[in-house]
Amino acid sequence: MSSSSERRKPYPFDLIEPKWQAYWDEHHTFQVANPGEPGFDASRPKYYVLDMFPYPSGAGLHVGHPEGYTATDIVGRYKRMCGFNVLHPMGWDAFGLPAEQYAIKTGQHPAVTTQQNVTKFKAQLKRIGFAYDWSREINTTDPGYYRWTQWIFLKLYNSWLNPATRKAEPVETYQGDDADSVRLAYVAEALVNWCPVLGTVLANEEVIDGRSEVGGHPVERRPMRQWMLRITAFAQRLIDELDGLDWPESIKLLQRNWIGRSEGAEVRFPVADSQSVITVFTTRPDTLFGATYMVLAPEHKLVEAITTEEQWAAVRDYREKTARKSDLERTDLAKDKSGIFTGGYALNPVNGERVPVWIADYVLLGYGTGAIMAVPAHDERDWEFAKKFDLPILQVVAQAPRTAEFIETLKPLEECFAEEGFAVNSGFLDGLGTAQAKAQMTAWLEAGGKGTRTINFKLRDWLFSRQRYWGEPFPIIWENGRHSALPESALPVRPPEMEDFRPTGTPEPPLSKATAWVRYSENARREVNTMPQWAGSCWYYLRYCDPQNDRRFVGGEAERYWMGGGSQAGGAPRPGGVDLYVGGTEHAVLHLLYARFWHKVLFDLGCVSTPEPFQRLVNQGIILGEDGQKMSKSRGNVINPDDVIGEYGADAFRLYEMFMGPLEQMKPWSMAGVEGVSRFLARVWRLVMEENQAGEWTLSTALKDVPLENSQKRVVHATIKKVGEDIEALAFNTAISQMMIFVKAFTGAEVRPISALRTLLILLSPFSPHLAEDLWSRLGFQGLASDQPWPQYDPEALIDNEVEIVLQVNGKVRDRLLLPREATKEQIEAAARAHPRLPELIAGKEIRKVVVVPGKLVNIVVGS
RNA sequence: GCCGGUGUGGCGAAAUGGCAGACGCAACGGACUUAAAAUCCGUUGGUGGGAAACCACCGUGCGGGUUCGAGUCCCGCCACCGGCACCA
Repeated sequence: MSSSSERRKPYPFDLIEPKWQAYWDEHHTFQVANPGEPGFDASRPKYYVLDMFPYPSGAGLHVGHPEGYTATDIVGRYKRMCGFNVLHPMGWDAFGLPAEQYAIKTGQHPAVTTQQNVTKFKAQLKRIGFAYDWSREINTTDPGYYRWTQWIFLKLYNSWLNPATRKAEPVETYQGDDADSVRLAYVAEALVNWCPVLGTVLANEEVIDGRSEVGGHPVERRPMRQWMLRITAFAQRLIDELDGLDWPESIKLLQRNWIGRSEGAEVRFPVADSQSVITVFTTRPDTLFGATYMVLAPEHKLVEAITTEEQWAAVRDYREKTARKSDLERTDLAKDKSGIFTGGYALNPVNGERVPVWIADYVLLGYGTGAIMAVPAHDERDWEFAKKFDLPILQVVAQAPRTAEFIETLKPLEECFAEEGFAVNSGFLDGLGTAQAKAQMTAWLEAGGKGTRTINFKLRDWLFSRQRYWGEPFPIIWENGRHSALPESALPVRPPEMEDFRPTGTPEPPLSKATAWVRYSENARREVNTMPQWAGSCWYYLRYCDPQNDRRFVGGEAERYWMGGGSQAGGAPRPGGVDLYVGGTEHAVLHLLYARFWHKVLFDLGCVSTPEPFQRLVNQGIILGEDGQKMSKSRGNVINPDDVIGEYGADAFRLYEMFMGPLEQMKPWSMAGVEGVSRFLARVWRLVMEENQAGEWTLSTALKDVPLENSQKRVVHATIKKVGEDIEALAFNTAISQMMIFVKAFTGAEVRPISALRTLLILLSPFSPHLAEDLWSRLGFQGLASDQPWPQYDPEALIDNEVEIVLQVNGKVRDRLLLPREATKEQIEAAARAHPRLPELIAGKEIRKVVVVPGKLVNIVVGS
């Protein structure tokens, strides 16, 4: 390794790469104009290709970033050459915990470290030669940017979801008397995820197995007053509108499961000897006759009212124990059910039976109504609980209808039966199949005012405030315990300059220490929470369309052009939105869900022109270390892009990342593999250049302006076809294979036709743009390789006059026949029957059938 | 437990139901060289046969099935990876 840096470079990538990067920069080669701007070409269709912008950490780029970025860069460059106006921007998701934590550790202001990190990241990206339009660079921590993040928050604050129109509307259209209760951004006292180590609350999506996604610190539940966004109002649309998206099914499924729609009914159980009513949610109203007890979440409001005097001490004790448990412990102990009888009873609305009411931590306050009817015969959890506490189990669903087996199935259940079946012991439902029984019971409940058909979602409203310094302040003030919005003219609300922005160690946010800032007026105080990191990334793709606009978050015309759908010149109708979005799968239920939610609100309010932001989504796979393990500092298997580029060049780095395997697949790094593609690029170089006696590179004397031979023509056109099709399909590895075949075909040739090389350089330029550009100019071609129109292939040139037909006997390959390509089925069969080795191959057996696939094969089927 | 995804040479991987292993790495052999590196040419799934060009059999996680023909489609398993996880 030490001598390798002194090793002679296979071609002078160290000279040509900086040269062309500087050239593209100076000439703004990849800048693209907006409608109405000079240089805008309205005749071209648009293509918006987007990367998930990085969080600029102090560690710099890792090899995972450029994997997706190279893929989009290839597509963007290719689409540009195909005649599209391509929007391919980059920016920085720069608010967030790590910057703040680093700042606290080093004593520097996060704005300073963020700026340093951005500078570093940008230099690293430029060194890879990405065709970004850097004039559109954005940074979420820039006041000119977060001003509009705050503006969108005000839109949320000032809107509600009108149930009549099922759309977000200005809150003025709300007729009720408490507008604060319907706003899409609201304050609520809720059980939230409090992380003492980080000193902040976290969204559900940021908590994994009871620990913080950032840092892995324990998270506990506590009730706190926080800002929430009413994402649940959009739950159904967030599910429904996934259908039209060209996303991986697995990501759609993750979102659907996270939103967690379930259909059922709310059923009201009167509490015995009381005015109270316990409302439960169930997906199995058909099992109501089998409800033999009830369970409330320990924190449920009615617990105090229901619990009898004798049971009160035990119940209080249980509640306290539960409260102390973190979510982590609560799930860890999931196997063993626990609970306490309240001493109270409720009445089953379907038959008036008294059922005991328990509390248990397996019932969660946050889902449904926080209370259940327990049907132990037909629910695993209830079964377990009933077994443990010896509660009655009554079968109300049989596995078979009323037939001979019917009696059989009514033997006492030996295990829980949670499937669908046929109602038994259920009065007016008896004999009905589960689906019908559900419908019947729901109708009966509704008719008697005892229940309602209901749809429930697992999705919770989005906890949107954080107790941090390094985030967007809310444009909100408090006066006499009431919140109100600042006017748009007050934006941006900048965070105060603070010496000490450490967390206070209590739920009190650090901004509260900036007393002068907090004091807005004699009576009003500023909101001291800040927004979560996701805020900035919820709409950044919109800002790229018009990043300098200081009157609007994005200009209408720019938004309609880049994000718009409708029909495009000469093409099929397009659904609109970002045309291609590439990034990691880790944002499946975070950024990708939040951004869709914001986008829908903006759409309803008429601020954007499409209901969905990202039409086509592709997840790149994780790159593992050479040892096949996840890259990590502790394993010592981290590959640093800078090292690779230093040794092999950016073109080889790009090409290798694409050659490793399918984009979406997880795959291990291999330095030997980098070396392989580097050799390929050197071969391309030597197709054009040769070394003279003095060791200088000069144009190769084998280059001649001669026409292509037929076989050469075939490989050239096959390569044009395959590379173009493979880029469209994001199958970069096979595109590169084909270019390798191309190069091999010309490497040995004594005379190398210049026209073939010209084509190769165009095809190669999206992948390894520096080399392509350099050889292009050395060959004296006009303009830039990057600006050339993508070549068309000639289908005629692909066809050989003679084709090889495989001769099979009973499906096994026995020989090959060389036949004219226009040979008919009959002629192929005749040729096969005339094959000299045929008698030997069929060993005297009778020919039963002959299958001919013209141009491919002939299969002779013989009897046994 | 539930839901996804993936299993092909020594390794990364190719293959509209039609020649399994393209392309690359590694390995081996040759050319060039005083020598090495670099470069170029060639061999390379396994087993068996042949002096040889070649021939035969086996082979895409495992077991069945559909088909003239299956890595590819269907049914049943196994292993690994990822997500969710008391969601009523």
